[in-house]
Formats: sequence, structure tokens, C-alpha cells
Amino acid sequence: MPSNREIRNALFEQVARIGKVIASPKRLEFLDLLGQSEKTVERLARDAEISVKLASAHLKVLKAARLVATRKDGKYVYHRLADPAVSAFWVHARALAEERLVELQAALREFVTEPEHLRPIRREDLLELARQGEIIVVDLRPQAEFHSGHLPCARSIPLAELERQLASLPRDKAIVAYCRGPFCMMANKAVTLLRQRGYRAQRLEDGVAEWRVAGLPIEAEGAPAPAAP
Amino acid sequence: MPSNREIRNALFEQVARIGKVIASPKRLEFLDLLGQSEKTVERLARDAEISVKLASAHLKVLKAARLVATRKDGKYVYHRLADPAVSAFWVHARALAEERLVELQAALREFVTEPEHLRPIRREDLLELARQGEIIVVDLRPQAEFHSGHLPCARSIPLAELERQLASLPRDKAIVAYCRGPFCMMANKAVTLLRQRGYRAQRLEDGVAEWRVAGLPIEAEGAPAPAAP
DNA sequence: GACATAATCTAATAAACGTTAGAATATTAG
DNA sequence: CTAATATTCTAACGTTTATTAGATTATGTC
Repeated sequence: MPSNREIRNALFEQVARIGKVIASPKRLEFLDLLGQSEKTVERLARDAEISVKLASAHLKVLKAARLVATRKDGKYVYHRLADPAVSAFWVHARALAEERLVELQAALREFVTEPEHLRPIRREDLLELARQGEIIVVDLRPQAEFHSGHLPCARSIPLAELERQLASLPRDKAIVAYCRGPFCMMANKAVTLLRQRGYRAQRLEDGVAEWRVAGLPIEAEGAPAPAAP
Repeated sequence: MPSNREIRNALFEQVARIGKVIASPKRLEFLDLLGQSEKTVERLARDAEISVKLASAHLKVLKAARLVATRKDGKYVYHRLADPAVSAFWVHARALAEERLVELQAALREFVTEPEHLRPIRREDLLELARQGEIIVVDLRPQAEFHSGHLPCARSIPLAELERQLASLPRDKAIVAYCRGPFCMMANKAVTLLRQRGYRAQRLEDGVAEWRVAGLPIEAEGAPAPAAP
């Protein structure tokens, strides 16, 4: 019969396992990426810019902690978050880190707070303006991620396609660009390009995970489209 | 000028620092304890049953991540959570762990779910019943923790005092006992004792941190009483 | 069946971490 | 000032973890 102390140690030890899992920057990046849509090992490795072997090892840890689940389809193993609560937890952990760590604030300022990329727009206002057609909301992520879930009224233009599809964007409306969240830079690049071409463009720092945590609605296309391998 | 990838790596790296901090069971226990009230190094070491030296080392890590702040008063250094958000984060991390880790569920069941300690009572109902005087809510933590914040209508009877103060508890009312939270065992012990003596007693798993996260009110005595050294 | 691709497993190394003991610092009490 | 208490710092040990390379398994295609 274990003592009180032994039981308590075991309980805290188990929670610490979650801590150990999110103690690795690459695993956090995986949670961020998997919050967008399910992905194969190779895709995750490419997006996070690490080797497939290392990605596989990290995924093993995430799976052992049941934060990530998998399904197999032919040659490919698709990984997804085991629960929406995992995505919410990532958002909360990032929020705490942003608030507590001066170093992170400094790093974020370096690339987010360029003077004109400001976000004077409230989330609820954005939703309303988009519904009324006053602004164009553009989702810059790969199409598979858009299909798996996106902001209401958003239009999918993957960053690689932006230049080609410029002509289809009306010049008389403001454009709000978003991507995977505050640590993603696709929206920044898009805003820079759009401004160069004379559009009124600004970034929204949120991604779908932040939007969901804020209690706002997310739209998804019928069946979740598998990510291109 | 750092590349996009370098900046992104740095951002995830910073969040992983929070993960590293909560990757240790003793540090988590410290967050749980400091969520009750500020405490000295020695007090924390005693409560968590580790050496003062080790406690000091863990506190250094918590301080470096700015999750814990200190004030010095004479010989003693009092440690406290740097922000209520830290306590909320601990509650969220524990909730995710409880939900995702089968091992934790098993360990919790071992000591929480003894058949009669069930908690069929909803938090809001408890508040209402306590206001109406239908039940007695007893806080079993040390008095300093009670003073630093407690459930409304709760009465402080530290576990060590319970036997002595039994006579002052009415036998015709149900007693609800709570302590530091789901990982704390003081309320369990109290319920066992009370039932042996013929009281109707049950446990509430919440502590003040869980109560606060649920958006319910917490009362505190005027100035936060310093913990006894 | 042979081959290419996707993913995992095993083993090995270097870095990071928890823990302990001993020395050092700061503050109060006499 | 000296003694006692509270806390931190330094150094050292053993363990765990991230990462890489090489071998292995599973699936689909020719």
C-alpha cells in the first residue's frame, strides 16, 4: 500500500509528463502545425525544417502522451491533435510565455510590430466588417489547412499563389491577412507584398486556434481534406 | 539579420522554456502550494518533503521563468506566484493531463473515488446551500492559506485541529470538506474522520485555484497573513 | 517479385537536468 | 562581536534527453 506521499508524487509526476512533452520547441511547433490540419510525418518534418527521423521521434513522444493521434492511409501515417483541448492548451501556454518571458516579448516585437502592420481591429469587428463585405479576409495557409478549418468569410489564397491571384483582389477594399497564428510569418509576407502593390493590407495575428479559444466560430469544408504529402 | 526560421525557432524555444519549468513534479507541486498562499523556502521544502537546498534550486528555476516572485522580510524570503494566470495555467495543465493520461486517471481513482466520498454536488449549488446554512463548508488547510483566500462561507479548521474542534460542528448538517485541490489529501482524511464520528461528510475536490478558474468568487481576509515559518 | 517511398526502430554520442554535499552570504538575537 | 537561522552558490555525480546514422518494416507501383 503506497503512502500518501508516494501517491501524491505519482500524481505530480504524471502532470510533469505533459510538461516534458511541451519542453521541446519542435514538439510545440508540431502542436501548432497539427492545430491547422492533420499532416504526415514528412510534411511536418518539412514544415518544421527538421529530418524525418527526428520528426518521427518527436511524434512518438507526442503520441505516448496521447496529445497526438494517428490514422494510417496506405503508405502514409496522418497525425492529428488527439483533442481540440490540446490546441487550446498550446494557445494558453504561448499566452503565458508571452506574458511572463521578456525575451519572448523582445523576439516577437522584432518581427510583428513593424509600425504599419498594427492590428487596431477587434476580432468581433472584423467578423462584422467581413460579413458586410467591407473588407476582404485572406487565409494564406496551404489549401489543405484552409479546408480543415478557417475563419468565416475568409478566402483561401496560399502564399505561393498570392502574386498570381492579385488581379482578383479588389483595390478599393482593405485586406486582412492571417495565417497559422502569431508565430507564423506568411501573413506578414503577404501584407508586405500587398502594400508594395498599392493595396490597403493589414495582418490579423490570430490563427484558427486563437479564434476558437476566443469562442468565435470556425468554418470547415465538408470532409477534412487530407494534406498533400 | 536572423532568418525567418531562426526567429521562429527562437519563439518556440521561449515557450518551451515554460514547458521545461513545468516538466518537474516538484516544481508543479510548488505551483500548487504557492497557489494557496505565499511561503518561505523552508515551508515549501517541508510541504513537498524535499531538502531546503533542492527547494531553493527549484525556486531559482521558477523565478528565472518569472512564474514566481519573491519578497524579503528579515531572515525570510517569501515566494508567491508572479500572477494569478500562473495558477490558472497549472489548473489547465492538470486538467489536460487528467484527460489525456490513462495512468493519471488510474492513480487518481485509487484515492479519490472511494465509494462514499462522491461529489454529487454542483459548485453553484454548494454556494447556495452554504449561504442558506444548509451545509457547513470546512477549509482544512493551514490557517495562513485560509487567510490568503478561501471559498465564501467556508470555516477554517486546519486538519490538525479537527479532532479538537469536532464538538463545535452541528451533527444535523452535512459537512463539505475541501483543501488544496484534487491532489491534496487533507479533505479525504477529514471526511474519513467525520464519518467515523457519525457526521454526514463529503469531499469537494476543488481548491481555491479551481474555484477561481470556474469564475466563482473567493474571499480573503484583509492583509494576506504571512505563512508561519 | 523487384523497387521506391514512408515511416519506424536501434544504438551511440553529446548536452542538459535533478540531486546531493560543502562552502558562503545575509539577517537577527544575544 | 558571536552564534544561530535562513537561504543561496558551487562543484560534482548519475540520469535523462535530443539528435544523428544505419538498419528494418510496411505499403504501393512497375
